[in-house]
Amino acid sequence: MGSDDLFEAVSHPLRVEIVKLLAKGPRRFADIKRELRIKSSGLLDFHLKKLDNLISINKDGFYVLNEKGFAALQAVEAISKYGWQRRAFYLNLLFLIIVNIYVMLTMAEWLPFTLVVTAVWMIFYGYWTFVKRHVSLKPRS
Amino acid sequence: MGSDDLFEAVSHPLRVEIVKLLAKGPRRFADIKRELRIKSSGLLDFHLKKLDNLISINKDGFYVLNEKGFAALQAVEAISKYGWQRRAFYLNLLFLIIVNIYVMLTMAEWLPFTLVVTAVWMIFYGYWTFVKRHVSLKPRS
DNA sequence: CTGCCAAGTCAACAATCCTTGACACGCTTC
DNA sequence: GAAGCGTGTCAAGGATTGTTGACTTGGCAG
Repeated sequence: MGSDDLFEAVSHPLRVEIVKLLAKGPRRFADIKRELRIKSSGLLDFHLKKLDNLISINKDGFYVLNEKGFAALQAVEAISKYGWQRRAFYLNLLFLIIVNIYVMLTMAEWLPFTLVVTAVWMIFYGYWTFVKRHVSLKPRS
Repeated sequence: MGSDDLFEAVSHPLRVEIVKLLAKGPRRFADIKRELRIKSSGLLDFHLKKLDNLISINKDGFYVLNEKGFAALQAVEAISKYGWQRRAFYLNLLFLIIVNIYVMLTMAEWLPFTLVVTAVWMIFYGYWTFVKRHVSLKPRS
């Protein structure tokens, strides 16, 4: 999958919006124009032409994302999900602490086992999050 | 994570190459210039300035990807991996067929169980691949 | 001191991008 | 048949981008 022209295609905010909109379902020209509050037909025409190889027109004349368009959508979503990876890690950590406290209070004999299992899990998950995916501990860089 | 300016940053082939290169490790100006065979310093300067908020300069004066840069890298990788999802599905299917044949030939009494488990797995995996991620069955659209 | 390299900066210019606004053509509805 | 909507196309022009090549500044080697 050539990433060069694909990024160029979604390198304008409006085109990202169009891709996101078409991911929800097929739309006609005027639907896109209305839903994204675009005043000029020429403007929409210009950007649709830029998105040429990410979208297709189906048999009813609706614009739809093609496979390359969905690939672009995954790239867009990868970025918006990126900021959540650190938060997901902390939520996971919190959850496992609660589990351990619960085990300690109700079935204390299982605590060593639970502790080891959750610790191993957090080590693997932490490695994957912070080393492999380069998420940093500080919220701002 | 604002995806707009991020896509704009990697909307040029050379800038994608720079991000991929810096993902391998810190580089100095002349390193990038040499490794990507860029003739003009001005050209590299121009594109590095465009990548301004994806990269930082560390204490040794090396260019490095910052967190936003790694987010961009994930987007780039999401696209290059996209073409493999269908192939991965077929490889998985092939593997499960082989497993079933093996089970049939060596421990035939387990076949109904294996068949059900692998079928359920393929249904879930297929749903995730083709419906949720919009990978199409035809190689070309 | 002289020359060379690293690490840029800057001016200039062509190419392209983005946007507007005008226009076209077909279909429906009053 | 006139008005209005849907689905565009096109020309013009300012803004931005991409590229080159000349220039600068500082460090180091001979």
